[in-house]
Amino acid sequence: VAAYTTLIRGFCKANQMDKAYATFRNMIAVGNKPDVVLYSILIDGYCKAKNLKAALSLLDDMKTCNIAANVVTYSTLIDGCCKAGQIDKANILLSEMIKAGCSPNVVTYNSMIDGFCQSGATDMALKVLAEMESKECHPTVVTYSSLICGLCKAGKASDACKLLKKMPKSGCEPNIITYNGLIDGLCKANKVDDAHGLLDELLKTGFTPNVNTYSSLIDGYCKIKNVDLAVKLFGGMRGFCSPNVITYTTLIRGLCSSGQINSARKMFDEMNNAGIHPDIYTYNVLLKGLCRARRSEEARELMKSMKTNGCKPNLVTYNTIIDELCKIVRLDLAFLYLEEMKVDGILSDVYTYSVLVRGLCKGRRHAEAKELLNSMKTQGCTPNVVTYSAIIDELCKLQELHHALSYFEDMKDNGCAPE
RNA sequence: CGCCUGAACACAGCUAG
Repeated sequence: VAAYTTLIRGFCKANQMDKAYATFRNMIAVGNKPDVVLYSILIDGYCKAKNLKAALSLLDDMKTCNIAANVVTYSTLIDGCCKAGQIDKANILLSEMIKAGCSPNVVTYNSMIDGFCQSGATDMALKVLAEMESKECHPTVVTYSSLICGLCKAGKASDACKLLKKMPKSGCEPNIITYNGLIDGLCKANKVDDAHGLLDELLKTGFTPNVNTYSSLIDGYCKIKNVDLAVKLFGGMRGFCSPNVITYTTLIRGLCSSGQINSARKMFDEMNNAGIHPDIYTYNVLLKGLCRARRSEEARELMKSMKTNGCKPNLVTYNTIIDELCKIVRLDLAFLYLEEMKVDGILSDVYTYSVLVRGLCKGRRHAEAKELLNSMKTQGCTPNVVTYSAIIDELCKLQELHHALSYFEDMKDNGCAPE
């Protein structure tokens, strides 16, 4: 069992859940009994592969085999639910584990706190903290880091600072992740200057920032349209660390969105020369930049070159190019890419359909637009307020108000709130 | 009865009105 466990853990870490599971079945077939640790490893693998269903069904498996799930098993699943945005499910599991006589520990609570923070429910996260304290379950640096980051992102920087000050009293020292979370949280709340000021203060105390620290700040400055400062930071980070693919991609996006496509292309070349390989995000960012600048031909060239460089277009790639082609009303090409994406085995999502609906409207192909809206539902893709708005806008322009209204009703019937 | 071993938690980048 030990050897199988090692092997299976390897497959899980490599994101090869099919092989992990096949090995698992195989070991059972030859007469070995899996234990709670092995189940927990597999459950964690499925959670990280975003396959909650499979993870949950393993828990059921355990019950039928009379293998008791322990606090790690439950915590793993709870964390998986939280990361998938299913906090309700996480809460259900939490009650279930308590009912099963298994007490949550600090990791369990940390996962819940992080889940609430990620969804912006910092009040709920703080309630969990209070609950921990009342149960003498001592928060750790992880607890505080999650909360501090979440509070900043929610615009509650002063609460975050209070917690930061409270940490030493609880016997925890903030570490680089705590500070990076704080800096990133401030950036995401558009308080980029505060974040930068904080870094300067920390530097005076001997803090050594890393590439995440700088990537957060560079992204922050790009998003508040201060690309010059972003570029300056990019130059200034060298004393501490080197930019990586994320740093480059962030800056390329900033350059693109301030209209500096040529500088963006230079950055792209520079990173290649530095031996840092662009990944799918990098290509998507540059593709979007070219599209926004209406350089559609170059965009289509980029689609080709990414493939030759071994980077497969993904859903975002196709959505980006299809959107551009719809905007310039080259629906023929848009549908060509739609076909190509099907061939690649990529399923359209609500973005794909929404841009196509709008494109069809723009091309005066209203009947097809309506058809597409209907067919997306049968494909298992639920239209959202953006999709409906595309159709409703168009019908209003055509002065077909009662048709527009009927879509409006349809939208509400589908549980989609108007804005 | 004690000890030891394998599993879980916090930080940065991409798409539509």
